[in-house]
Amino acid sequence: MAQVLPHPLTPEYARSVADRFRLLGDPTRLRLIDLLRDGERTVGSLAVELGCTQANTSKQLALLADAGLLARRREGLRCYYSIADAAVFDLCDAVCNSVLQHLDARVIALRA
Amino acid sequence: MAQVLPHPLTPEYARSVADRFRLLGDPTRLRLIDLLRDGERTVGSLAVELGCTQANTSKQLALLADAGLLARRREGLRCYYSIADAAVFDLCDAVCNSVLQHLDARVIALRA
DNA sequence: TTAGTGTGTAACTGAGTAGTTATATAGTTG
DNA sequence: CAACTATATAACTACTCAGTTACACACTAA
Repeated sequence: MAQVLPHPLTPEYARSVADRFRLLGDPTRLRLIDLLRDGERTVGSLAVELGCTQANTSKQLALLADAGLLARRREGLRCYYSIADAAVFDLCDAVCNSVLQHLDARVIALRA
Repeated sequence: MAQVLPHPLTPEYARSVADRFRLLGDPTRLRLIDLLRDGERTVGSLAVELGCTQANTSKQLALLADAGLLARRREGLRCYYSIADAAVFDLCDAVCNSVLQHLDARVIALRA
């Protein structure tokens, strides 16, 4: 796809793009997104599987939802979160490939 | 491309991927990458155009180079940096599109 | 040699934020 | 009504890190 942002990149645009990258730059949030690949989940269910507190899980989910990456659906007491923009998977996969491409001692160590 | 990482994502892998996202989650580093679209540049030249100190520019370039995204070439006193992995442009463009897709008041304000 | 230039780096500071604890809110059940 | 459950949020702590300042290092030029 064609370049849509100004070049050179203005500080304002750079900040917007950086914000989005930083939103995905947290292990817990990435794991939340990954768990939601299989479909919507409740906050409590996600918290248990991640081993995080309910409070932290809720906070991270809210950050992702505020950015438009996740959708919320309340059903009684429970709140179901799901992926709102499937393009996030393409982003993650692209970065994963980028990371794996630079195969070094660190990644090899992770496989041990 | 097929999914290569474990699912559910382990904390270790999530951290690796998050590190890469966070590396791109800084406006200054994004602007450096953007400036290098046109070819290799010296540290001083980039610092002037960004309005950053030479020290900070050097540090951010080093972070990108250590991650394998940039390449270095010394020539006398000067040091030329260039893009080592052009895939980074695809990543940035993908995020840019993702950001622009969620058109909201903030982006509109940026256009004013 | 000395002076000057381009780059890298160590130490520090301040801002941002992930995670925790405690509490608030809202819905359910008896 | 009261007790319980699921989620959200406020306040706080601890850590990370972008940016600065000062300096070191390496190369050039006189």
